[in-house]
Amino acid sequence: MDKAFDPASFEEKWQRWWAEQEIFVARNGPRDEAYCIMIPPPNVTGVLHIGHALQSTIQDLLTRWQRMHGRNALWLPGTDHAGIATQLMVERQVAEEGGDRRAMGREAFLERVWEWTHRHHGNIRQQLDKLGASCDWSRERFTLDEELSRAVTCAFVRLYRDGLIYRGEYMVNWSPGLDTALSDLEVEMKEVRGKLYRIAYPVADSDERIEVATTRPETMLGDTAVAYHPDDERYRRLAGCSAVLPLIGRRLPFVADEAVDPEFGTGLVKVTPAHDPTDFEIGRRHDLPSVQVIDRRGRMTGEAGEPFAGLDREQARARVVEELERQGALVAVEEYVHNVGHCQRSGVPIEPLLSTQWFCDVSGMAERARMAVAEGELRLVPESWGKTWEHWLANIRPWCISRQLWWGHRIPAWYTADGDCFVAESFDQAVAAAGTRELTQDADVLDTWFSSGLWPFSTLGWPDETADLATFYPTDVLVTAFDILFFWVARMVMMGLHFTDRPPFHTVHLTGLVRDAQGQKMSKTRGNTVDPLELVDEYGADALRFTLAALDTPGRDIPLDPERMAGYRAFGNKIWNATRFALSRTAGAEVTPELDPAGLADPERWILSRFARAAADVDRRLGEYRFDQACERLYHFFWGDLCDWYIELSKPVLLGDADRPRVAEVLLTVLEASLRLLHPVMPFLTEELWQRLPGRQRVHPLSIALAPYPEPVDGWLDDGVERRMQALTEVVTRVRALRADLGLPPRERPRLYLDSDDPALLDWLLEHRALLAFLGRLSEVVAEPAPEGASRDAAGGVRLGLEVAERELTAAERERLASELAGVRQQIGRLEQLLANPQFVGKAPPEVVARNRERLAELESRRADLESGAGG
RNA sequence: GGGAGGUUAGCUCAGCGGUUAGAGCACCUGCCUUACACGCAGGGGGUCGUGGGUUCGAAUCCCUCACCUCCCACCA
Repeated sequence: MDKAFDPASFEEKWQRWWAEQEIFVARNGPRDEAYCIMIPPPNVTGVLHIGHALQSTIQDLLTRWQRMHGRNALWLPGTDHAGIATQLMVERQVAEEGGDRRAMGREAFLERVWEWTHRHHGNIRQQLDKLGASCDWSRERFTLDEELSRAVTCAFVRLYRDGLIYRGEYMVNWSPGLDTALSDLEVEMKEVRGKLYRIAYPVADSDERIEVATTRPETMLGDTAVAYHPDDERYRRLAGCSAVLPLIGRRLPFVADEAVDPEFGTGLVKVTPAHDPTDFEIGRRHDLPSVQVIDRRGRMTGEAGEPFAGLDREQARARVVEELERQGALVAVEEYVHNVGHCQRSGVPIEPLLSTQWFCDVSGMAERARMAVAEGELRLVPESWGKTWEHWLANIRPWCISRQLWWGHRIPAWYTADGDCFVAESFDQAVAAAGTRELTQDADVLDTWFSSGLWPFSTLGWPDETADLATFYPTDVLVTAFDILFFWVARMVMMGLHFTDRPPFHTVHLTGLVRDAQGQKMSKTRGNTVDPLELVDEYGADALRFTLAALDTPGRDIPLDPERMAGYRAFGNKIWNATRFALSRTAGAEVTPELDPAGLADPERWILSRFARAAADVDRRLGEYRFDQACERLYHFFWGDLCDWYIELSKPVLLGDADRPRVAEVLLTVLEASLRLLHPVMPFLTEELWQRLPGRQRVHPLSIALAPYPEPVDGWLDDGVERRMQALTEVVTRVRALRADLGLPPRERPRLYLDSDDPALLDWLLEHRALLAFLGRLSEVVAEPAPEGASRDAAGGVRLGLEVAERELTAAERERLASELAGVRQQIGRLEQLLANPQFVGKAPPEVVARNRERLAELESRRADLESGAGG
C-alpha cells in the first residue's frame, strides 16, 4: 500500500465496478422493503454546480445507508427538459450564427434543440458518477420521454375534465423579453428607483380638476375610469360624473371601489384594466371596457393613438410626460422607490397584460397539500419551513400553465375552424370528439414545472399500474434546496395528492445554499463559484462529500471552506493509514463479525464498547437527518478513539512482546465495521480499503455497499470498562502534559507514582502499568505517594507524581500550578455556595446535587495537594 | 406590510435548561517516536449582540432593543 492515499487512483475504478456488478439496480418487491428517492432532475443540457453536489451527496448518503440496512433502495436519476432555459440557450446559439428561431420555424428549431439535448445528455451522469452517486441508471428518465409525456397529457386531460384546467382571458405576467406569459413564481420583485407622476384630469362639464398619481404615465392612454374608496367622503359627490382623459379626451366614469387606499396620494386612482392587475379587477367589478395600449413586445398599440403608437413603452412614457407637461396637466414629479416585477430569466420588467391562457385552479389541491403538512402526513425538515408552506398555499392563486414557447410538452387541445376547443389524449381522440379532421393543435407548451410536478410517479410508469409504481410509490424522502420549495415541491405534493391520493414522499429535507468560505453567496459575477468536479480532482469525492454532509446543519447555509475540505481529505488519509497499519501488523488474523468480548482484555473490550456506542449514535443521527452530527461522531470516533487510542494501545501487542488475547482480530473487526459505518459518506475510500481486509467475505461476499450497516451490539457495550479506561487515558494525558511542562526530551523515561482513594481503580491501573509506561514513555509505574521533588498532578480520580532529577521548578510548571490552584479555589468557593443554598439542594434533581458534592470533594483533595507544595 | 433565520474563540460553525461552553481551520511550543508531517504530543484564546424577566440554576426559555440574511406581498 502507498504511504499516502490518492483518491484519483481508485475512485473511477469502483464506480465502474459498481455499475458492472449492477449493485445499484433496484428490484421489484414488497412495498415495505423498498426505499426510494427521486433525484430533482437537473437541466438536461446543464452542468452540475456545487448545490447539486450537496443534494446528491445527501441523497446518496441516505440511499446507501438504507441499502445497507437491507432495504431495496432505489435512487432514480433523470433530467428535465427545462423549457425556457434550454430554449434560450439554443436561441442564443442560433442567433450567434445569424439565425432566428421564428425564421427557422418550429420544427427545424425543435430539431436543433433535440440535437443539443442529445449531445449534452450524458454529462449529468458522468458528473454524478464522479461524485459516487449510487443511482439506478437502468431507470433513468427524461421529462420529454414518450412515457413521461404521456403522463403529462393524461394529467392535463384529467384536470381539464375535472374542471380544474380552463382557458380564458385574464391578466397575466407577460415577459416582453421572452415573449411569453409566466406564472407568479417566475416574477421577481425588485426595488426600483422611479418617479411618481401626479397628473390632473379635468372633471367633465365643470371647471374642477382632480389629481391622480402613477408610476407609469404611458398606461393612462388605456384608462377607462377613475376610482375612489366607497367610504371616502371627499369624492362621493363625484358619483355619476366623469373625468376627461388628457391627451385622448375619453370620458372616464368615476367608480367607487374597495381596492383604493384613501390614504395614498389624493385617494383617486386612474384605472387601466388592460395593464394592471388591480385595475383589471376593478374593471371586472364595474364592467369597464379594456383598452390595450401595449402589445406583447412592450410596444404601444394603435389604440394608444398618435403620436404614441409603435413606440417602445419606455419611450412612450417620456413622450406622454412631455405632452402632459406641454398641456399643463403634469402637476408634479417625485422621486419614488417602489417594487417592480421583473422576468426572472430575461431580467426585463414584467408587463401585466390581458391575455388568453390556460390556467390550473389549484385551490383544492393546495388545501390538501397544506393539510398534509399540518397533520403530519408530510414532514418538512427543518420544520421551520412549515409556516412558509402554510402561508404560500393558503394564498395561492390560479396557476398560468401555458407558455408561448416551443420546447416543451405541447398542450393537448385542438381547435376547429370555428374556434371550438377539444381537449384529448391524442389527435385521433380529438378528431373523434370534434367529428372533423380539420383541427389545429394549440401552439403553446406547458410550464416546465407542470411535468416536474408529476415526476415522483410519472418516472415510475404512471398512469399505468406498473410494478415499479407498486414497489416504490409513494417515495420516501425528497432532498432539495429551499429555493424550489414552491416551484417544485409544493406542486409535486399537490399533483401527488390529486392523482394518487397520497403525498409523493413522507419527508422533504431542505438543504441550505452553498456559499463560499466567507459566507458570501456564490455567483458568476462575484467570481466565487466553485466547480464540484474540480474539487473532486483536488480533494477527492469522499472529502467533498464528507465536507458537504458535515456542514449541512438544518436551516443554515453552507459555507464551503477549502481548508476544511483539506481537513477531511486528511481524514481520508488517516483512514487509509490506519488500515495500512492494521493490514501490515495482523498477518493471519481475520475480520470476525460475531466477536464475543468474553475473554478479551480491557483495551479490546473498550474499543468494542466505544464502537457500539458510535454506531448507535451515527445511525440515530442519520435517521434524524443530522448529517452534520453523524459526520462529527464518525470523525471523532475514528480519529480519536480508534486511531489516537486503540491503535496505540494495540502496539505493545502487535509491535512488541506484550500478550493480550485476539488483539489483531479485534483491530481488524472494528476497522471493518468502522469502514461500513463510514461508507454512506465516503463510498470510494471505504470500498477500496474494505476489499483488502481478510475475512470481509464473512460480512458480505461482494461489496461493502451491500454489507449490513452496523447495528448497535448490546453485548459490546461496557460502562465499567469505559470508565476505567477513561481514567487510564486521563492519567496518560496528564503525564504527557507534565512532560511538556518540564521540557522532558522524548528519550527520558521517568518513574510514575500513583495514589488514589479508590483502591480498586488503583489496582486496575497497576495491572495496566505496561500500557501506562508505553503511552506515557515511563520507566515504571508504582503505587506509592509521590516523594519530595516529584512533579505532581491529579487526573481521573488519582494523584500522580512524576519523578524527575533534582531540579528547580520550571517557570512553566510554577505558573501552571499557581493558576490551577487559583482556579480550584474559585470553583470550590462557587460549589460551596451552591451546596449551601437550600433552594438548590431542595429543588435540583438529586443526581445533580450528588454530582456537585463529588466534584467538591475532588477539588478539595486537589487543593490540599497543591497547597502542601506539590511539585516540591 | 407580513413571515423565517441569524448574532458563541482570529475565521466558519456546533451546542439550545444542569459540573470548568465545543469542533475544524488558523495560532504558539516540542517532536520526522518503524500507520499517517494529509502526522504525533502539549498549549493559548470566548463578559455566548443589548437590556430586562422566569428559574435553585440561562449561551440555552420569555420579553425589549440593535444590527445582519433571506422569503412572501397587486398600494397606484
